[in-house]
Amino acid sequence: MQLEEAKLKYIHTWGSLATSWGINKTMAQVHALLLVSTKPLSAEDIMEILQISRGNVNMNVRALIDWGIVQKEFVVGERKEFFAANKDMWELFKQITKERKRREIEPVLKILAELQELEDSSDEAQEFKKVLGDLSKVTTTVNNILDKAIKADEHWLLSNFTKVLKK
Amino acid sequence: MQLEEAKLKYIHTWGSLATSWGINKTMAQVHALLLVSTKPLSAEDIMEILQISRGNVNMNVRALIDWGIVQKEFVVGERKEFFAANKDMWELFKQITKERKRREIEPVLKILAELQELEDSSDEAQEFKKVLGDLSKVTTTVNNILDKAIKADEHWLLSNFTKVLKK
DNA sequence: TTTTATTTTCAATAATTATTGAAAGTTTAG
DNA sequence: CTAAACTTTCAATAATTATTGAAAATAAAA
Repeated sequence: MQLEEAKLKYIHTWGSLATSWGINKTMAQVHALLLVSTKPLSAEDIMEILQISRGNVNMNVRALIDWGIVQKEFVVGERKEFFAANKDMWELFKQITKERKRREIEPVLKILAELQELEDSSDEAQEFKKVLGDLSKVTTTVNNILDKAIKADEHWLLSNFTKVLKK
Repeated sequence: MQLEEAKLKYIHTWGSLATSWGINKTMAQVHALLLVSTKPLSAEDIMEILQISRGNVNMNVRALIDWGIVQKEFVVGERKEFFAANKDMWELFKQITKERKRREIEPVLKILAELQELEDSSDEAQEFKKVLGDLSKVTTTVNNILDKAIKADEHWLLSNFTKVLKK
């Protein structure tokens, strides 16, 4: 397999994984492209390589910047904007985790807590509250683990964490 | 808020969270419904409560069974099938994690490993391999954590794990 | 300022994914 | 066996989501 072919296969793989995790395919592909690119790319470069429209590139690059995983880069002598992805995979993981936690998990925990306040002492209500409580417990636990992971440094995850898990 | 209202709000909330994690909204709603239901429900019950078609109920219930998070229940004196969700949230978490790992994470790790075998010693190829290697490292680590979580029992997660994380 | 390069927006359209519902298939009861 | 009860399938359709492309906005250069 040639390098370019490998890069394309990687971009494609990443795009389809993303799709099954609720992330826009193109967004993931743009990110993957920036990740394997040795130098920053312009909107036009991305359009050409991924064969997508200018508007689409713009929307997805904005979204990636909004997620904090892609940055604008300044290229001397060039007027247009260039983009580059942070190549530190651990930072990437932390950033994505942080954003999803904030956007998706935390709002759900809030609603679960609200629902728990139900004033109803019937057996059925008790059972419902039990389910809600258990759900909150698992969700909170996962949320806490993610929190710790975000605050931890790479070393912690890769050694300490693994060690603990092995005991 | 009344109990029924609370249940519906919960079902709805769960459905929209599911959507942003790449799970079919209806599938999540059917699951949530079975979770808060005190007794097993038939296809018709589900159709009526969620206002969806028979075919849709069938497809989504099958998918839930396939994921291992819903079971058929036998009700005496009834000919039709009834369904119930496992109310153990920890089991649910484990099951979902296990399935997603198997269906999504593991195939990606396999492809990343394949791509690593690229025979090309150019600087660009080296850089690409570095990105792939880092990506594999993070993905494998996450995969390992999930593995441990699946194999662990509830007590381990809720106490021991939390304790470790707090140190 | 005017021109030119570049980015952004967004209505129209395309592509994808979910849902319906009726027909075909299956199982159980009589 | 036949009929009735129930489940499954799947082509047609609806709903949702992504993409285009050209016009408007913005920014830089002349």
